[in-house]
Amino acid sequence: MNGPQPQPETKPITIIDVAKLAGVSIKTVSRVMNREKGVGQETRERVEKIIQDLAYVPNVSARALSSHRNYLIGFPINKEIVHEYFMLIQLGAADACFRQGYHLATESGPESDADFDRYFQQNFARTTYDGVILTPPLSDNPLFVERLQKRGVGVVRITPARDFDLTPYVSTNDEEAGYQMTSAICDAGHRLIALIEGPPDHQSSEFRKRGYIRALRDHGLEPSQPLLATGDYTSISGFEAAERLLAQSPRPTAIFALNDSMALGALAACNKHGLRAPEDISVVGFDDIPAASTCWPPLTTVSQPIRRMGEAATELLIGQIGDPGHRGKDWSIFLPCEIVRRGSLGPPPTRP
Amino acid sequence: MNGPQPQPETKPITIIDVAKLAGVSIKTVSRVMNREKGVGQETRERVEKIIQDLAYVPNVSARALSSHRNYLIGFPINKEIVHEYFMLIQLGAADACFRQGYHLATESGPESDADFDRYFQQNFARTTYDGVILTPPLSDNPLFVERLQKRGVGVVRITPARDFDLTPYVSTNDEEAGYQMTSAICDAGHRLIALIEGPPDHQSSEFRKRGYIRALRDHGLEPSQPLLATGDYTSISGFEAAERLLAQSPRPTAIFALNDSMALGALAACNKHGLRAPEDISVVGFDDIPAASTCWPPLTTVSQPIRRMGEAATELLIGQIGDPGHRGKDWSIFLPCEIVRRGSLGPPPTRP
DNA sequence: CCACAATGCGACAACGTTGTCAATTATTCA
DNA sequence: TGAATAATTGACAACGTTGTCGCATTGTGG
Repeated sequence: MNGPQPQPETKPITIIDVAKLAGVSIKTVSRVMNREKGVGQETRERVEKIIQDLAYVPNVSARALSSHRNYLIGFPINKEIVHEYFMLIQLGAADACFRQGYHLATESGPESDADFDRYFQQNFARTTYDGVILTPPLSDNPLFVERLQKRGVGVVRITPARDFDLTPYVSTNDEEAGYQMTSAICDAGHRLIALIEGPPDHQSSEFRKRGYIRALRDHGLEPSQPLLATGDYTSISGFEAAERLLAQSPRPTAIFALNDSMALGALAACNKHGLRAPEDISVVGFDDIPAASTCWPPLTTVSQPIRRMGEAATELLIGQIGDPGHRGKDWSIFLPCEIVRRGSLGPPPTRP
Repeated sequence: MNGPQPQPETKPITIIDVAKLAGVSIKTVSRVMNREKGVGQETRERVEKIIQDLAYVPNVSARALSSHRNYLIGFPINKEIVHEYFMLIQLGAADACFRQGYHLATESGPESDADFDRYFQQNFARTTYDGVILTPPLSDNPLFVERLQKRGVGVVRITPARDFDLTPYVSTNDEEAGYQMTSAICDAGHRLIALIEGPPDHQSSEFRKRGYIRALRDHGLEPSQPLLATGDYTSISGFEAAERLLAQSPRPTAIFALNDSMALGALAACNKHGLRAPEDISVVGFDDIPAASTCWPPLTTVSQPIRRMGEAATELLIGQIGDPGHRGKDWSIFLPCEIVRRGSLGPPPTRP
């Protein structure tokens, strides 16, 4: 046993083999492969059969070299914020890429704003990528986007917070989701519904809050200051915010944290005060992170179709690459969120 | 405002431009780029300077076509297990790839074992990747590995649990880390130290447990059955296991959960029973997931150098690609873990 | 029946790099 | 000094595909 001796791969089948067998020129095979017109029905079928039989797959590099495309899509990921969210985007994007014969190339994003020039120079000096998928916070860097576009690189953004005209983008309807979740809490019978906001500069938090307020009003409730607390999307901030809320009198019977991490923190705070969810108090979150389903009690939360967003973004991007400058009906795509009902939301306690 | 009209990219700089400016042949530039020998010191420096100045980056496709390499490394990710762990591996790998002029292509792995043949056929029918990085559970699929090797694709594995002779691999020393963490608990003064194991088929859990046992003995303690509970690496299983442990009498004064998710669950269980960490009971975990530092109290845990593992694996892989069949000193690399001390570990309560 | 367009197809260059091999120059050895 | 060898360099083909253009062949309107 002396380590693997990698076998030489069998000689690859090229377009020439197919052409010979079909008795046509390589150009005709190329036309068939690319679904170009200008090939007779009969010839097309004959060639297709041979392609099938030989299991011919065109050489990516040759194709790229010749057609001035690299069939490569870049996906910069942030070094600071490591989160499952990005993996799910990635999974969706990778699948969509694969279906279209592209590859999804992960690379680490810029270290910081200061690092930006170096980063751009190193990674985008040459047009390696046909397109790039940008997630927050990179989505909201118009400088980056414009530079990429200048190089002829396609750009699509996921949940941008500004400059909506800059590129096609994929987003969710945060306000609507905030509205629906709040409505669900109201419908369970609650009337004292506290909110834990995220950082003020996050658009997502802002939109979700708007939905909360609108839902309260629609259910005949008035938003009140004592029921509002602010965190920064971390678990510990949710814990602290909940502490403040629980100190109020009358105490809220439900807490809506605008992301799951804060909801988890809030849950811990409730535990600490001897309050059981959902019997004594209801706690709900937003995002449906993995921990939301494995924590105790499992969290009622809002699930974003993150993978589908990755897919949609990729499809948008590849469409744009094929037809640059075209601004079709699918300039932007909004995907709906969904409420996931688990154990942490129940009716308010009978004797508050 | 009518959407962006992508600018035509400026004409790319090719090897020919560099050659002209340096007054040498393109072949010489190629040699410099690839660090081949047979170029005079003076010439090399001159060419390097020009490459710098023009910010020349070779065309990936042309290079690939000509050299029968694709400069593409595959990274299959599991659709079922979405975890930050894989993102960190990826980040490390992406950086290492970039340094060597490779790209890291993410793709979604096989849906299931049954799906395997279809998956392999679709994604590896043609040699697209020069190499592949495998993470658990794919690391332990010798069939997959062997098939890849047969196609001449390089393979490197991360924390494999078996078949160590099959490919180069990167791993951590789980037993040692388990030993050190347990020692730390002992040194804090605890004598009743419970363990929450992971699933029995996970080697990582097995190794960590061995370290635990060895450390107990070295500190004059004997492992006992009532102090052992088994989970499955999920938060809820940690919660349940802790419930069982806390019901014991005498009650353990410290709980060592073999991953952070279970530790978080255990923490929730302690909260539920009115036990505060670290005053009443200590809880520690393993992995240092993001939630470990943001939960309350922040978790003392073991941090694996995950990013560095990704880097190391990539370097191993690229080395192997350049020199296939060679089994050097760096067949495998072990990277050390590190204990991260946070709030959840303290001395045992004075009156147990 | 002719001019002319449309269709179907092939020959060949181009894409930007590396591999091969030969040519030139510098160095070493007798 | 001359021959042998090593180091450095370049010319050119090759990689497998797509783009461009041109040539037959077929159909079409007058």
